Amino acid sequence: MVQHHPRANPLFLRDEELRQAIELLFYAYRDFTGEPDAILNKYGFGRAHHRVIYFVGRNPGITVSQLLRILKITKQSLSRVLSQLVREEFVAQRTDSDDRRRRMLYLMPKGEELERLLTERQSRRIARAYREAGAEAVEGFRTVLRGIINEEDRRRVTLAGSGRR
Amino acid sequence: MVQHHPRANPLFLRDEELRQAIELLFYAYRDFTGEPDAILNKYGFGRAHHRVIYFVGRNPGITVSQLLRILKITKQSLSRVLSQLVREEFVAQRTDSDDRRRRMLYLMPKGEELERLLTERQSRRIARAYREAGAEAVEGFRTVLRGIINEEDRRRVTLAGSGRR
DNA sequence: CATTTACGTCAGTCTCGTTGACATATATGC
DNA sequence: GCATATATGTCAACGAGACTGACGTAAATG
Repeated sequence: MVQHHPRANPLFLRDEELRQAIELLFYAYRDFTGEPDAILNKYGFGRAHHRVIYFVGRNPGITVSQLLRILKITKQSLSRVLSQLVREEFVAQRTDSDDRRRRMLYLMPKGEELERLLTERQSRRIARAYREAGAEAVEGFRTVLRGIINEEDRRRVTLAGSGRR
Repeated sequence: MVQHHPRANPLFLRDEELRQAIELLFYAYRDFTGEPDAILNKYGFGRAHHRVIYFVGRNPGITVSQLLRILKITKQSLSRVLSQLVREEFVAQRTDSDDRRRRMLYLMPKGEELERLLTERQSRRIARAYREAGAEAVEGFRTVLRGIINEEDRRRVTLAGSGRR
C-alpha cells in the first residue's frame, strides 16, 4: 500500500518513521476504544460517559472542575453526560464539607460495575500487549507516550505506578 | 490525586500499571489530536477530514472501500466528508482503468498543503518525544502499540518503516 | 444473464463537542 | 459587611460526525 523505494533520500527514514508512529497511534486508539464503545452502546451511553466513569472511579471525590481539566471539554459537554449518570444512579454527588461550593463525585454500585466491565476489556488488551512485548518495551512505551503528552499534564500519569520494575 | 497505599496486595501493581497505560493513551491521544483540530477548525473541517486527507496522502490512489476498512466508519460517514473535500478541491477522484467501478483518490495541491501542515505538527510532537526517549524506548513504544492493535490490522503499520535501527 | 461488488445518496437519529448568557451558592479579601 | 471571585448548573442554539436502512446505478464476474 505504500510504495516508496526505501532510502530515496536521507530524510526518508525519519519521515517514514514518524508517519508510522502517527498511524500506530491512530490504529491503537481506534481498537482500544472499539470494545468499550460497543458495550456502552447497550447502556445507551457513549465514549464521554466512559471517560467520566473511568476518571471518577479512579479519583473518588474528584470535583467537577478537576474533571473538566482532565477531559478538556466544556462545562456544558460534561454537564450533559454527568447529570445523566447521576440521574441513572451510576454516579453520586456529595457536597464537600470544607468548601460547600464543590461537589465531590463518586461511583455508585451500578457505576462501579460498569467501570469494572469497561476497564477489564481495556486492561486485558493492554496486558496482552505488555506480556508479548516484555518489560523493557513497556518502559519504552511509557516513556514515549509521556513525551507526547503536553508537559503540564505529564505529572498526572507519573505520580503513581512508575518507577518500580 | 490517587491515594492507594502502594502494594496493598499483589494485584495492585498490575492493576495500577494497566490503569496507567489506559491514562497515558487517553492523554497522549487527546494532545496528539488537539493541535491539528485547532488548525482544521479554521478550514471548517474536523478530525474526520484530517483522517481522510492523511490516509489519501499516504496512499495515493487508495479506493473508497480501502479507506473504509482503515477508518472503520460507515460509507455514509465517509461520504459526507469525502464529497466535501472533493467539492472544495482538496481531493481528486479518478476512475480506475482496470476496474471502472473503483474511484481512486488523490490529494490535490490544496490537499497536499493542508496535509503537510497537519502532519508537520504531529510529526514534530512525535519527533520530540522520540528524541527525548531514545532509540530503545522508541522500539518498545512501537512494539507495544502494535500489540494493542487488532491482529488483522497490524500488517498495515509494519510493512514499511520498521526493522531498521 | 444472474449475481456480486463498488460507489453514491436519501432520510432520520444520536452523541458529543462548541458558544454565550445567566443564576445561585459559597468563599474570600479588604 | 460588602465586593469580588470561584464552583457549579442550566438554557438555547449550533455543528460535526458517527449510526441505520433502504435504494439506485454501473461495472465486473461466474
